[in-house]
Amino acid sequence: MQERAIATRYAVMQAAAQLFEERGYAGTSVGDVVRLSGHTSGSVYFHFNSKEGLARAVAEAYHSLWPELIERCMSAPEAVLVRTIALHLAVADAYRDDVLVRAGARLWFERSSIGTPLPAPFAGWITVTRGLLDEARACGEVGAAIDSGRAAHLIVASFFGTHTVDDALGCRDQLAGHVLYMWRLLLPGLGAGDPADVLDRAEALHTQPTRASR
Amino acid sequence: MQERAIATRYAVMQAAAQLFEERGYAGTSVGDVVRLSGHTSGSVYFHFNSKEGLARAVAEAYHSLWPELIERCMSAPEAVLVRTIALHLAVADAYRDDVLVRAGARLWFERSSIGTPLPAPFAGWITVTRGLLDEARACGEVGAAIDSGRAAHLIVASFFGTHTVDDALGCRDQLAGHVLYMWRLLLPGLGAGDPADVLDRAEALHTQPTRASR
Amino acid sequence: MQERAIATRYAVMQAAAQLFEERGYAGTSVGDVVRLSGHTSGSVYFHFNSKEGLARAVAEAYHSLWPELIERCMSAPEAVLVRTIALHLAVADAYRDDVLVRAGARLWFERSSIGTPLPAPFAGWITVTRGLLDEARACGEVGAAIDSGRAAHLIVASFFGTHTVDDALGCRDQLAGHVLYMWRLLLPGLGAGDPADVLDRAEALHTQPTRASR
Amino acid sequence: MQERAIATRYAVMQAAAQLFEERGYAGTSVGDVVRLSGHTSGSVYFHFNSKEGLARAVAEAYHSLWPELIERCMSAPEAVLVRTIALHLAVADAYRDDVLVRAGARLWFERSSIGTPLPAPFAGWITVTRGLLDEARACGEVGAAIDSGRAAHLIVASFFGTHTVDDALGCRDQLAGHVLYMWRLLLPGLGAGDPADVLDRAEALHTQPTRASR
DNA sequence: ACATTCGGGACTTCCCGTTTTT
DNA sequence: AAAAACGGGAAGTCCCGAATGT
Repeated sequence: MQERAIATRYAVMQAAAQLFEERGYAGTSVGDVVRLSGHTSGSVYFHFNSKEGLARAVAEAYHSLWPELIERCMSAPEAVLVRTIALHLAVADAYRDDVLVRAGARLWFERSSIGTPLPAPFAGWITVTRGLLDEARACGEVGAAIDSGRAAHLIVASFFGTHTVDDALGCRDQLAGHVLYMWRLLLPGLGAGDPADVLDRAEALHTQPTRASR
Repeated sequence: MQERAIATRYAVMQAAAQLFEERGYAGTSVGDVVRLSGHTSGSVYFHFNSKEGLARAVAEAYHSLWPELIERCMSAPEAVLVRTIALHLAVADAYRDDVLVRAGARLWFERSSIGTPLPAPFAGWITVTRGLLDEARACGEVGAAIDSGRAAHLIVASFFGTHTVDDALGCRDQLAGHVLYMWRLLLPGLGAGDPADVLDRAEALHTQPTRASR
Repeated sequence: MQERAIATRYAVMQAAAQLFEERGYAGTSVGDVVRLSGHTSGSVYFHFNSKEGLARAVAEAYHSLWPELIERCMSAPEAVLVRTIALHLAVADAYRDDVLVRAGARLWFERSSIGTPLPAPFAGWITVTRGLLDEARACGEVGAAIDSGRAAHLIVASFFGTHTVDDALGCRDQLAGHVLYMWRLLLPGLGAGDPADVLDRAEALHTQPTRASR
Repeated sequence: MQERAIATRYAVMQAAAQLFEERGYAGTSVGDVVRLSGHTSGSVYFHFNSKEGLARAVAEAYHSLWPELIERCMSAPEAVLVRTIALHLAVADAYRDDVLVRAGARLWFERSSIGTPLPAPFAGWITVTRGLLDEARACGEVGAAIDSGRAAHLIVASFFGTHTVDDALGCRDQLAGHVLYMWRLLLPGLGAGDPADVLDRAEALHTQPTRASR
């Protein structure tokens, strides 16, 4: 692929992401994307084949973000719970800063309107979280009686609910704070140790991620 | 308004709600509504003026549901926390059983696609919840140190997140169970008394609402 | 017909005339007429049956105006040419003051868009004018060599052309002046006597019509 | 613009002109134009953006016709008055032969129904005619006392009135004759020399335009 | 290989003139 | 005579392929 082609593809996708986030899939026309990106419809169809392809591209870019992020957060030498919370904070940052992330999230909500089967994100996150909880329980970081499946479900739901509500109320900048508060209220119920300590360490881990962040 | 008109209006709105829930606002055409409702486009535009008017009508019907429900749940002779949880269970039931509720919720997510300003549901719920938490704190049902504003925010977010996730994963019938589990994990963090007891009483209150339910 | 019915009919027709004049037949909707008249669509359909009926009514009212006007102008004890010019001035006044006249004129231009065959106005006027010219020639008021058919055609065309152009240029109040000037330039060509004298007498006759004007 | 595009644009415009002439602006639907032109709505909207754009295009084509025509007629080595009359004959021919001209004229009458401000044709013609009259007066071709402004107004009005009336009465083929007759009756009033001579020369000039007509 | 111009229709929102019901 | 319902278009947009450059 030529350099110009890459730039075109990127610009179009970025424009699409922005519009999908604002207006949803059905509410966005390819013409809108064409206009905003400054390219032409022929160009768009060359790179993405169809409107659906555009959505697919955004969704894929969205999904391909997580593995790397998870890897980065989980490799730190800290307690499982602490690393989990730090991961949440990282996701919250991504959500706050990256249109692509918000667009991907919205597209997923509207997956029924789109033709293609999009990969299920909640399911993935719940599985990951469940694994972390199991690990934490093995380490004694959470109570032995915790039902990791249900708890993972709840945690993911609360986490995404917080995103949604903050988004809706226009306080996306408070997202990280709200996520921390969520954990503060949940930790006792999970039978974890001193919440304040866990949260502090998570925050510390997050502000200075692994070693080298970009 | 004539009886026939009322019936028509209702049927059209119900059809619209169903389609809005399934396909979203932008993904639904007025023609679809016309087809599903079995009426004619003239009729639809007579009653609702525009597609937007249709959405507005659904949203308003959605909002006008809560005051009555809240009143019904809150009049019971029980602890505030118990009544609050019972209210959550009632809302979960409504969400499970009533297309209009799910449509209203989805429309609100997509409010930016719709022209008219829809009333903010989350804000209302947060305010109500905050009031209940204040009351509970005054009664000693939750810890004195609780920040009712932040806690209310979190509770509402978790609650709606649970709806969203269950909806997405196709397990709407488990919604009530997930809501109860959410409270089970939250109650310790809120400094409430024995969680099991509170939850049992809430469930009891919910299954036999006031005295006379419809 | 009841008094109220007559008033309704009149009001609706007046509203229709106004709108037809402004926007033309196809550009006016029955709804517009309903709105402007302040009555209801049922009422309109009761009195006029259809949009076409509305146009027909306006056109008929327009046509029924002329016989009386012609009779009034022509009964004066003056030279034929003078009376003819006075008639033109009277028509010009009617055009200036009466929406119905302008509406009728416009409807006639658009007769092809309307279904019903409207009576031909130009033809009628040309016939009348031709008769007057024949009479004038017999009296020696115009040259013996005048081709009354062609001249009548030209006079009517110029007359209506002046209406149209003045209308278009927004100088409807100068219409009478332009009509007089038209005759001033035409009279020599028609072999008439002193133009100034004829025009003065026509103007005098017009400003004090027969005896009793309203 | 590609060759095919030019052909398409032209065909659509021609179809639009024909329909506008027959049914007026409001009476013509874009669908009619699509049908008659044999193209598709996508094509029409690609080239003209809107129904209004279609009307604008026709009106502009109409207006762009005159400068060339005027130039051609006025460059002949003849008396001003003769050239003016020859110009009128040329316009009459154009009106008889070219739908686009008739459509342009009708659209202008209906300009209030169209959204865009169409350029004023009468005003232009009056100005041109006035200039010619001034010139003619300077050459002694018309009387010194002539008010060129009022006379120009009258001439243009009569000219267009003749078009309208002939059109209405279905005798468009007699238009040239009527125009000549109009001048025959007007020339004496303008204080011109022998009318018969002037008219003969005008007709001669017209039938053999400059040298090379297409 | 990449980009653009042009064209194709189906579809969307909404209004229109009209009839039917109350 | 007012309220309600009816369908058939109206204008205009949408997604996309095909033709046409660079």
